[in-house]
Parts: sequence; structure tokens; C-alpha cells
Amino acid sequence: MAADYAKILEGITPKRMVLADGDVVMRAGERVSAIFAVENGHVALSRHGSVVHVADPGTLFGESGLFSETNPVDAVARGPAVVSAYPQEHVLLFLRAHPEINMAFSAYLARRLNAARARIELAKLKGAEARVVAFLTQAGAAQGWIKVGQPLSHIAADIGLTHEAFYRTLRKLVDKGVLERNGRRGFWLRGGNE
Amino acid sequence: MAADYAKILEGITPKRMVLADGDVVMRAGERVSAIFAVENGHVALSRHGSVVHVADPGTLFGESGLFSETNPVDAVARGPAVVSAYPQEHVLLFLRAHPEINMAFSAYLARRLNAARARIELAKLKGAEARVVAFLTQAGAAQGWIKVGQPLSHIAADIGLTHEAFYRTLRKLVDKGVLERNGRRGFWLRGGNE
DNA sequence: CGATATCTATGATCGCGGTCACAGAAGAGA
DNA sequence: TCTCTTCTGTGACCGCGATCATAGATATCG
Repeated sequence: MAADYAKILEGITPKRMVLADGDVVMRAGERVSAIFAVENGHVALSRHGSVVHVADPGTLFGESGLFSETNPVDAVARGPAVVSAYPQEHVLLFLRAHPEINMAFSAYLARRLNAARARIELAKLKGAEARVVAFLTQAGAAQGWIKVGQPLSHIAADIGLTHEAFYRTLRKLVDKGVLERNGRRGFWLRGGNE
Repeated sequence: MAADYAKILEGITPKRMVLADGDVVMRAGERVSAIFAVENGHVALSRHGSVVHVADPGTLFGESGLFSETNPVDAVARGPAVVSAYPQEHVLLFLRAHPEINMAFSAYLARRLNAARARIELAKLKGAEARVVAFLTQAGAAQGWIKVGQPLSHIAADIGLTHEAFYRTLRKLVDKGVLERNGRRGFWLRGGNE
């Protein structure tokens, strides 16, 4: 997988971890040992019991812990997953030794920061419909068919809705002709945007 | 202002910009010219017409544009504001030349990422009371008196509530004996937490 | 200093979405 | 295959918080 962090970590040999649903990758408060890349499946990061972020395939997690002594969050596999663990010390040494790679890492963090901020503003939208449309738009459903990679009920929780409200809103959007569905997880927002 | 990005940019001379409400700092699609620090006021970043982030005083914005050719977002002043523009090329040269500063910049981005994710956690809490208590706790109101630095109505919007609901929730917490107030902006959470 | 805008605050009403309840569909495992 | 779990989906009810209305308290500015 040509993930956008590929160049950053290509010089480091990761430890591969194969996880079952619910397996713990790291616990909040533990010493930081590594930065992780999701190869397959999903990993939920939670803080005080509530999910803060869901790491998708092709993304890193634990990036913020790289610069601190202890992990700020719990990381638990959502369903079967495969992650690569890149030892913290190797990564830090590598970044220090390769300024260009370091720049690329900063760029990667900046992109993730943007995504997180977009999610915050999404959460502030009032009304289930606005949030669902915003989510689908961010996912690219306005440019053509997209296929979401996780259960709709998880998405509902991610955008701060119950699954019931989410399903009802999807139906309403379809009835309005704004949204088309293909199977259970295929979506296409058509309608007078842009 | 001793912002936590101070050390990163201290070697670069910014261009000061004084803005009125609605003034455009940068437009999506334009060539990137600088990274910005908000000295005063607020700057709204939007993409495809919807707000992605509101930059507060003491924070940077345009960090992601630093690594690309063109701006990904519009930036418009929300009310009168003062921002410092640090020319992109100077910042890039500076970071390339000083690996340790580059690491510090990565660490800054990682901290912001953490903060953003904590905010996501807060936004997902259900119920006005839970969100208000979470906000006050994050602000340190469980450790003693704190004084918030912005109008309560703005805080209400930040945590996804109307100001009316926010005021009512504060009152309810005071009635319950969980919260004490000192003047309009002083708060202290007492009660069996921890 | 007085005029004006903003902030803080509370009450009444109403609609959205959470909760509860139920069920078919799909997937996992034996 | 059959069982069991999870996911997807819909309906009924009702409580929380958005909205509308109003007003005193503060802040701002000429």
C-alpha cells in the first residue's frame, strides 16, 4: 500500500502485529514504545472510555505520543486488524538524521491536524442531516460513488448520532433525491452542489 | 504572548497584518505565501464554503499550506483581528537548517493534534451537562478556581451548545452544588470527582 | 458622560433526535 | 446445515435543548 507516510518510515523495520477484535495495542499512561501504522482493519483510539479517533488503513496512530513519555490514549482493534509498530527511538533517531524526512513527517502531521479540525467543525453542525451530508462530502461522495469501509453503525457513532437516527437520515436523503445508495455501503451524493 | 510555537518562529521576522471583519487573509487555490499566527481576534478557515476551523489567538494557521504549492482553504477574519505572516520560504529554509527546531515543530503539530482529538471527544458526549463539566474539567476547574478568557456565549458555541442552554446548565450545576462561580467568568468544580 | 452594542440570564414553546422495541438480513462458527 | 451474533432498518414515544421572546448588566465608544 502506497500510504502517504511511506517515505517517512521506509528506512525503519517495523514489528508486525496481527490483532483480533478487541485486542489492545497500547494503553493510556504506559511508556511510549512505538508509532503504529494500520495495514488492515481499524483501530479505535479512546480517552476516558470514549472514542477520540478511528485510525483507518493507510494511516498512522500514536504520532502524538512520539514526543511524550507516555501514551495519551488507549488503542484497541475494531475487528481483526494488522498494524506495524515502528520503535519510537528508531523513528526519532531517523528523523533527526534526515531533515527532509522530518519535513515530510511535519507535513503528514499537518494533514492529520486538518482532518481532525474538519471533524470538529462537523460535530458542531446542528441537525442530523447537516452532519450526515458533511460526512459524506468529506468522504468524497459528492464526486462519485464511494464505498465506506466500516459498519454504518460505527460511522453513526463517529459523527455523534445513534444508528437509528443515522439510518433515518439516510432514508430521508434518499427520499429527497439528494443521495443514492448502492448496496449497503455505497453512497453517492447527487444534488445541486457545485 | 508566550505562545508554545514561540521558539519555532523566533528567528523569523513576520509581517504584521491588521484586519477588519471579513478581510481575506488568503484564498484557496492561491500560491502559498506564508504561515500565520493569530495575535488577536479570530480567523475562520473554510473549504468549499463550510468552516473547517476557527483559529484562536495564540495559535498558528496555514501550517498545512506550508508544505504544498497552493492554499487548501480560504482564511477570513471574523471580526477585527491581528495576524503575523511568516513567509513560507523563510520558514522552510529555517526548518531545514535547524533539525532540532524542525523536531519542535513536529512536536507542536502533534500537540495540536492531541488537543483537536480531545475536542472531538468532548463533542461526542451526549447531554449539555456532560459537555459543560468536561469543558470545565479540561480547563482545570476541578483543581481550583479558573477564569475563562472569552465570553461565555463563545464557549457555548465551541462546545456545541446555544448560549441559553449553556447558561441554564451552569445554573443547574450551581443548584446541584457541583459548581461554584465567582463573578461572571470564574468557575470552580467541587464535588466528588476524581 | 450618555448612547449603543454585546453579554449574561431566564421563561415558554416546540421539534429533533435519543431511547425503547422489534425484526429481517447478513455474516461467523460449529 | 443450523445457530448465534452483528448489522441494518423502521416505528412510537418523549425529553432535552433549539428557538423565540424579553430584559437587566457590562462593555465600548464618541
